[in-house]
Amino acid sequence: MVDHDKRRAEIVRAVWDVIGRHGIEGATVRRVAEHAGISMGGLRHYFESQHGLLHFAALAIGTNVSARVEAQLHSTADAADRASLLLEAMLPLDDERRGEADVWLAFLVRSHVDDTLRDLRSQAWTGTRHVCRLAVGLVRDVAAPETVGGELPDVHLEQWAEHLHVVIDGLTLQATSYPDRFSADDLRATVRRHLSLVAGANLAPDRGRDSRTAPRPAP
Amino acid sequence: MVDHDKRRAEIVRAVWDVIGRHGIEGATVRRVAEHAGISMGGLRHYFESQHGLLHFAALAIGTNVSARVEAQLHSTADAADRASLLLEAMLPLDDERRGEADVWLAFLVRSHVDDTLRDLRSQAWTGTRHVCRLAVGLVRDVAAPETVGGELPDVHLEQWAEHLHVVIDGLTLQATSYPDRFSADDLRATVRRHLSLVAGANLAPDRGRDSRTAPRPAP
DNA sequence: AACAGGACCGCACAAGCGTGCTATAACGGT
DNA sequence: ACCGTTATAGCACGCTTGTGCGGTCCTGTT
Repeated sequence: MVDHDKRRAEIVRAVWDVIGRHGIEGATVRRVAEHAGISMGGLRHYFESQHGLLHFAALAIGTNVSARVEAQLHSTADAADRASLLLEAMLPLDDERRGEADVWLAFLVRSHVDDTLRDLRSQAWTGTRHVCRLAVGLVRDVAAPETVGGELPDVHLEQWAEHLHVVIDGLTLQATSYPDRFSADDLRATVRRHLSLVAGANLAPDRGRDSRTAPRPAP
Repeated sequence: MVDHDKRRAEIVRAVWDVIGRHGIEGATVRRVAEHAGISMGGLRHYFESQHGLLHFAALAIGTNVSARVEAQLHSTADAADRASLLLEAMLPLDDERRGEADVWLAFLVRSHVDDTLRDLRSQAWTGTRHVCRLAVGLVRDVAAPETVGGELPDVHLEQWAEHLHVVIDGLTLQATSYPDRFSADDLRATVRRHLSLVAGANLAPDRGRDSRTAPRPAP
């Protein structure tokens, strides 16, 4: 009769919209139902509790990001570009993904208080760290760990992966908090700048692609 | 009769504790009152609305951090150490400050949705950026901007301030989300590593103070 | 044609919320 | 000793919340 999974995806989308507009505490069953164009009872046919609904919505974000990363993994670009694209896949480069990151941050903060989200948080950390290790492996032409959680063969390289991880999280936080100050080009340029640091600082610090050299007035 | 400001500070402390334990949506008037050891009516003598209470509690965090930074500003340490100490003043180095950062993150995320917190957020960004500029000025022995909001004399230096800012935010986010993975020494070592990058990479990447290099397996 | 069950609806209820309000102590100045 | 002010208390009201539950269509199978 009705594609169950598709309907659930639509509802999850409504959850994201509502959280983006009203915060996670504003994601009430009534509001989500209204935003999804169904009734409270209808909503409860797909999610039997508010908690289950929010949990599923949080999980779906991870799936989204993973899919983007996976797509870049099999790219045919050269190593340096592939490293950039991998990291950029995790950054909020447009409004759509800014909203996504916003909702993710909301869940991350809530996970500090809601233990049922702890696994999600820990898993996200491991996943992000893995992508950073892949990026380091690419720029330094070193064998990257095959399994998620595996480390790079050198402590020093691990430190660079940590470096990238911090930058990714910092950029995500800033880009969602101050969207006007961080254009997609800004983010991309910053990522490439840091990757050139990882590569060994024997490249030029930036390749003239940096749009920040034309300073925009703060809104 | 009673020191009004002191009492307010005690209540604000209770707000932080409650938010740390139950999240910002769990900071109900009843719960805060109970945690502060007073009644609902008593609480309302110091804060006439829940919104005012939370707003004041958020503001107080900024005051806390500013005080720590200010203390380091007039330190007698040499330039490089002073830069480190300035940045470290904004990081969650112990449980106390981890809780503080946690609450701050909660308010930051809420500010995405609550416009009455927008000024606070924007002000925090400007303040943090200023400290980063001071740090860059110290390590590069360049005149730092005297006024908050003033920029460094070189676009390239501005980029390094931006670099530090992203690292500070990234570290704050990670240290509060995954406290077990980031000891105070880890954070300090990371800050110093980045400062040596800012200094021009003509220093050793680390000075052997990095606790993570300890368990190095034989290659 | 009959019908079982999926899809959806919306009322009802208890719980919890912020806040307006009045009541009651305790204190300081006179 | 008196009294206004201050500090604290807690009840009451209207509102919102999540969810249990009974109801109504609609559709695919028999």
